[in-house]
This record gives sequence, structure tokens and C-alpha cells, in this order.
Amino acid sequence: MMMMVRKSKGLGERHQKILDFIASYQREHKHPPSIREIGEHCKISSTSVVNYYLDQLEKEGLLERDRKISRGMRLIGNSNPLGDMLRVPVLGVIQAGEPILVPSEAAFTPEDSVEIATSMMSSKEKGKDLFALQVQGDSMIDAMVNDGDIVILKPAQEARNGEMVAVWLNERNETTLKYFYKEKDGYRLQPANPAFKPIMIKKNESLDIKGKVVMVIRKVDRLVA
Amino acid sequence: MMMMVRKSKGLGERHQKILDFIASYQREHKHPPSIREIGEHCKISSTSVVNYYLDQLEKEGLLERDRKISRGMRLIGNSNPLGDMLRVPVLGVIQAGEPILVPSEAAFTPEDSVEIATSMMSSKEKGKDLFALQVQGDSMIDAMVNDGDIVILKPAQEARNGEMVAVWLNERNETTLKYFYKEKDGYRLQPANPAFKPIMIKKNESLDIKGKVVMVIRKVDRLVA
DNA sequence: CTTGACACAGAACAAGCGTTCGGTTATCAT
DNA sequence: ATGATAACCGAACGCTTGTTCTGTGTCAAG
Repeated sequence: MMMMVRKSKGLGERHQKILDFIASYQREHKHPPSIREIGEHCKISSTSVVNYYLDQLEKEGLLERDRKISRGMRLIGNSNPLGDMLRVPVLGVIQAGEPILVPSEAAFTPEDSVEIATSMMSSKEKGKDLFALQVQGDSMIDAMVNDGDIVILKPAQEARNGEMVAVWLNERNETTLKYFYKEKDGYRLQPANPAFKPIMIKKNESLDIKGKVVMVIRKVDRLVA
Repeated sequence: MMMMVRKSKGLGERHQKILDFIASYQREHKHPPSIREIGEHCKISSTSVVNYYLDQLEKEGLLERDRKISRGMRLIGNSNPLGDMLRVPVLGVIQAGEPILVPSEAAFTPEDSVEIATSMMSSKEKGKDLFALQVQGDSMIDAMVNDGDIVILKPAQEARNGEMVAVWLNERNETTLKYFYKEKDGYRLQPANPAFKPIMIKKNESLDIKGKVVMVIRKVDRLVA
């Protein structure tokens, strides 16, 4: 039976149904449907009608088609459930009284990783040997980093003024996250929260930079005390 | 010319080259290559040899194949450059002296959105009408949220004890991010940093909850003063 | 020297798949 | 009432694509 609806601005019901089906199919199967699968699901018995609708969605800018391959369609914008990822290994926890492990020192299992949308990273960090640490305890409060936060770092032994670094301070027996500055006679490790005092490191004291912080992620899905 | 290498444990050079090609092809084209394309790039002249290698990568658990469709292959684990995304609209900025806009009040353009890996969200938040706000200024320091941070929220008018909420306080003419608690005669809005004092709201005062914070993201790719 | 396993090869084939073509029906404007 | 357009249709076709089959060369072990 026909379901003719006069065209108006925007999408018809059939268009929207097709878009929804492509998105859900792709979420489940990790690849787009075929024209025949779209037809079966959307009760369109002819492949040429599905093709007719896909052409319209393409003209509306909601879809792009690749005519050279089968299943050559991709949703544009926020409807697309797939995107570029970086997978960053979580090497363990970071806490005050223990030195930080970095990739060359830590055993890395692929199961312990976090996924970061590539678009959330600046191009400087993409593809670098990023690693992640999860903060345990309240000792990073002065860095605006809370218990449970995930800190994404790239390995580094040196830093420039203003960069946030993860540092093992041997004399103080602690790991810290601070903004790094060179001073005349040493280094200043400046807390992110101006209410806290900086740490001054003399040149003859050790300064073991493990990495530069590129991102902090806080999941707020658990209740606090 | 033959390039025979006796099989040993783990991958040979050809295997690794094929994996690398599939990853880079997929990052660029957003769909897997065909067996012929793999062959062309990896200098394998026979589709049956590519098939032979793909079968081995599948047995090694590095790849999964879908025999029912063309280009039916997917990298497993950290090699896979594509993953499930949530795209969250960024509705604007959040700053102390202005009320928060929420999705029904704000114009939303698809260009202003952030991508969040679905795996970073708990299942409670997936698919909800999430929105994002970018913090401007230092007024959220007591919430462990810094200037420039992105706050992901889900719309809410009510909260339970311990949840972090975004609240517009009309009497104080300010927006704030705090942990929410009900008290006998009103509400307590508790800063994330214990060094700050809570805000007590009497029952007769307005409490305009706009959303619950589900994630905070801090990109640390810019230098501070 | 023989045998078995592995790594490779080319050719043929079949299936999946999208495009094209010619068509019908419904709706709308004139 | 008529013509134009949109929405729909089935059939046929051709291309892409992966699988299967038969084969060769190399190497290690017996």
C-alpha cells in the first residue's frame, strides 16, 4: 500500500526512519547496512526507492555516500555513532607517596585503557605514547585534581614554563602535579589553585619529571560521602 | 619473488604490515579496505594469500571477520581507530553571574559539540539528553573546576544527596557547581574542595537546579600565565 | 632423499550489492 | 480536466568482492 506524503521542508517520516535505522544498525554491527537491509527494515520493497531516499538525505547534508563501495554511506554530524578514538593505557594509580610509573617501566595490558575521542586532543598529542594514571587520595587537590580523576599524560623529562607536569620529588618522597616554571636558582612548581603555596626546588635537588599532563577527566557518577 | 619466512610465535612482518594498513586505511576512509586493496598495498599479488593472512590474524585474536559482507573485518582492541561516540552539544559558557542555559532554552548548532567515548559514560547517562558547558573564569575553583574546563551535564530539576549539580542562585545572582545535600530547614551546597565553606539555602529561597554534572574534562594543552 | 607444513600464487566462480530503466499511483497547481 | 512532480515499484544488469581450488617453492625433520 502506498504511503504518499507530499514533500515539504525537512524530513518526512520515511527519511527519519531510515536515518534512525542506519544509526542503530551501525551501533550494533559496526558497519553500515546495505540498501536491501534498509528496505527490509523500513518496509520499502524496492532497492531503487531506498536509493531515492538516500540521495535525498545526501542532498540534505545528513548523509554522505561512497558510490565506489557497497554499504557506502556515512551519517554526518551528531547522528553518527562512530568516531575516531585514541586508546590510552591506564598504567595504574598516582598517589602522593609513590613514584609514577611510565610506559617503559610498567607492564601494560590492553584491557586497562581509556578511550578518548581524537577530537578532544590537540594535534600535538595525537599518536604520541600517551598514558593515563588514576588519582588516588586527596593529595592532588592543589592541582585541581580530585580523588578518582583520570590524568592523561605524555612522557617527558623536561618541561617549559607554564606546562603542567607530573613530578616525583625524591627529597619529599612524593608525587605531585604542578605547573612548571624555571626560576633563577631552581624550579617553581606552582599549584593550579592559587590558594596553595608553590614548591621551590633548588638546582642541586633532584627533579624527576615523568610526563606532561594533557588532559584530566573526572567522572562524576558516584556519590561522595 | 618469494619472501618466505618460517613461521614463529607471534606476528611476522607481513602480518604487522597488514594490521597497520587496515588501521590507517580505516582512519582515512572510515571503512575497512577490501582484500584486493590490502593485497595492492602489501605487495601480495593473490587474494587467497591475503585471505590466508587474515585468517591467521583472526586466529591470533587481533581481528574479527564478518564472512557475510564485503570488507567484513574489524581490528580488535587498541588497534581499532574507530569507536562508539556520544556527541554532546556545547550550549555555551558557564560563569558565575549568569544563569545556565539548558537544551530547551538554548539554540543548538551541530557544530558546537564535544565527542565523548561512549565507554567513558556509565550506562545511566548514555543516550540521555546530555549537554555541555564550558567554564569561564575562576569562580568554580571551589568545585575543583577550572577556567576552560568542559562540564558535561544531564538535565535535572531535582537531585539526591551527594550529587554534583549546577544551580542558579537568584538571590546571589550566581551560577554554582556544588554537591547537593538536603538539610532539615533547607539545602546545603557543598564545595568539592573542603577548604571552602558550603552555601546554605533556606527552604523559602529559590533553588533552580539546571542539571547534574556527570563528567568534567580539562584539556591541559595551553600554558597558563 | 622423502615427507609434511608453511608461504605463496593465479584463475575461476558465485554472491552481494547498487545502479539503471521503465513504469504506476497520488498529489498539487493551473 | 490536465500536466507536472513526487513517491513509490519490480526487474535486470554489471560490478565488486571474497571464496575455493589447484598448484609451486622452500624448509625442517626423519
